[in-house]
Amino acid sequence: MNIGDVAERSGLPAKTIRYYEDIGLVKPLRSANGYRSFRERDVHKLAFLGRARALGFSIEDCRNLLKLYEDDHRTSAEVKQIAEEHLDRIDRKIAELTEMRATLSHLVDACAGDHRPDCPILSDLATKPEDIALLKETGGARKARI
Amino acid sequence: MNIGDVAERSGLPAKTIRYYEDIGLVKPLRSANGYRSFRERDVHKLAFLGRARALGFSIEDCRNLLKLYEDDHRTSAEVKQIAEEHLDRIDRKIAELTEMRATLSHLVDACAGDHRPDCPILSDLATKPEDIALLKETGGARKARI
DNA sequence: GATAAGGCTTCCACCAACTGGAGGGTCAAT
DNA sequence: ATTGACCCTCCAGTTGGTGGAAGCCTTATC
Repeated sequence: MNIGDVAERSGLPAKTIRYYEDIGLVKPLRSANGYRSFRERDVHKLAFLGRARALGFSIEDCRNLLKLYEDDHRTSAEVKQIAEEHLDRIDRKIAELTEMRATLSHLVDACAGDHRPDCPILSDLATKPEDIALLKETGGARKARI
Repeated sequence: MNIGDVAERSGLPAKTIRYYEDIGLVKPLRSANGYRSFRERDVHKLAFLGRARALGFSIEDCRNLLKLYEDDHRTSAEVKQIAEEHLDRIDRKIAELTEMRATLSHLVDACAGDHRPDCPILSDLATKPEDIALLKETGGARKARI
């Protein structure tokens, strides 16, 4: 099967499939004309990858999950550990975003959003570094990135 | 002021400050020896950037916020719009992560996590793309199947 | 005067996970 | 023979930095 059909069947863009071959996640055969020739198990693997990525697993996690998937002697404990670590990462990310959201929505609510220049959002952002240092010392947390 | 002091005062790594100069967010002067020479307003700007980044604003948002901050004729509506758009992005991200979390935690709960190879997590990831398409079409709840 | 430590400089490379595009070969049908 | 839809490789760019090498500058110490 050519890459176009595989793309359609797996739901992944052809570019992504080529990329996954590049980094060694799939190893399709090659036809005489140089085209990639995918077997059923390649398509299956790619669908697996697509689903794992959709759940937010990193490529490295995917690589490990795929290895376990193909290993008859795996234990479900190994799989579960990867999933639980990922779940933790998701939880931390959600917590981080939720905190951002809280601060930001507080600022947005306080902003008139009219023709005047006075703006609590800018005032907050302009908090002097000394003040931030003060907040840091006293345990005020100011760190988080999307 | 040299970059080391500015790093300490603004809370940003020196590397990041150089990067911000690279992309035109700050324009420190230069001393005779070639060292960057930061004025108070540069430090202030950098602190502003650090705070905006901590709230998850993109660099482009930061650039615009900074421009508004320095514009006496800005309206708070302009600022609020940027903030609200960002808030929406955060909300979408939280929703996305929350959905991932739900699916994944179901799977984790269903997994024995023992020495046996049977694993609902892998089974789910291995769901054939055709089945996913089918479930989509019929509105079937694939999570219930587990 | 030599030298060592620390701070500063530039530049290049790298991270994740792709995505876009250029330039060109292949295939099926008209 | 020529279109048009595929396919190929390779290079560059994305976001927001971070790490490291090679090499000045400054200050202190011996």
